[in-house]
Amino acid sequence: MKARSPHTDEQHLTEQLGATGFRLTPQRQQVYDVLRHKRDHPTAEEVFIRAKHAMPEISMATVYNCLDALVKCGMARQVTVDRGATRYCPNMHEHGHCHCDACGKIFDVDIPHELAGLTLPAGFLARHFDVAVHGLCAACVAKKK
Amino acid sequence: MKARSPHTDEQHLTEQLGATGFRLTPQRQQVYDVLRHKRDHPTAEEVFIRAKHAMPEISMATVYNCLDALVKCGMARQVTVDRGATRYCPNMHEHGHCHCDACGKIFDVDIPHELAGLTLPAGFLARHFDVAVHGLCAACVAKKK
DNA sequence: TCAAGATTTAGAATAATTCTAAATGTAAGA
DNA sequence: TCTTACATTTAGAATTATTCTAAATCTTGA
Repeated sequence: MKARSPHTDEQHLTEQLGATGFRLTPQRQQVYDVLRHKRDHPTAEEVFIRAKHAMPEISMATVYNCLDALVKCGMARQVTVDRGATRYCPNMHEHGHCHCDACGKIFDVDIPHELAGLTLPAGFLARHFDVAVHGLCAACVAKKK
Repeated sequence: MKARSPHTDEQHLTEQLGATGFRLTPQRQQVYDVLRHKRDHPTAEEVFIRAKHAMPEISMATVYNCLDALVKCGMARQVTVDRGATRYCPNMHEHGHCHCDACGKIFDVDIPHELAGLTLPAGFLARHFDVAVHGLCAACVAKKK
């Protein structure tokens, strides 16, 4: 997680948005800041609640719109580990998610390149791998004892 | 996909349901038959429509109840490849899913054992791997040309 | 300055799923 | 066999997450 200067950050966001035909707006900046600030894979509703602290006027519809723009321009990813609300993640590296079924915590995990060795149906053109590991995190394993 | 005699099948279903405290009912049998008959990962609604042909009185709530019982007793799995309705799959082998983003078709794929080599957070106890490959199936790649 | 178009907003609409409560079915014991 | 307890089914209401709609506001470039 390299620190980037705020200036470069904003510039990068503007570029990415711009390249996909979107503008940088205060709301989009704010939503992106929320994602970067606490990388715990929040749902749209959690993003909404956090964004409201700095920007009380923001609406839920705008949060959805902003998250959608961020996903489309390649600054965030949607994460689906369970039924229930979609979660968002600003980590754009190829990675998977480890989900604790007891407490709901989500951890990013690297996915091994061997995965590319999957035998796919003939002619299938793979573009993205979604890997979710379900189980119990260390804390919850300990609790069960 | 080994053929099993209908008798053994029903027996197996009864046992599995029973072991989890469920009974075999005509509706659960029917829903399971639908899953086994056409293994195209139908949604609850698709299962409902198909089940109605043989059992016109069956209700949506019952289909959800039956699918839930089948999942709980280990006779079916939920599959989540995209937002939108949960899909169901009677293939209980450890396997992943390959999803064509253009036509929506879903293919079962074996997942390599190397996946077990994922570096998980310390102490994490993995119980299940969910692998979804997104891309384009051969037919849709051809169409794009 | 103005027009075109992008964005935000509140609230309505939709989709998928779960919940509720009443009716029905089933199994086990008196 | 009768009864009681409990499981199951059913229709419809409720809930949740998300998308849509239409009006208001903002931005940008001519």
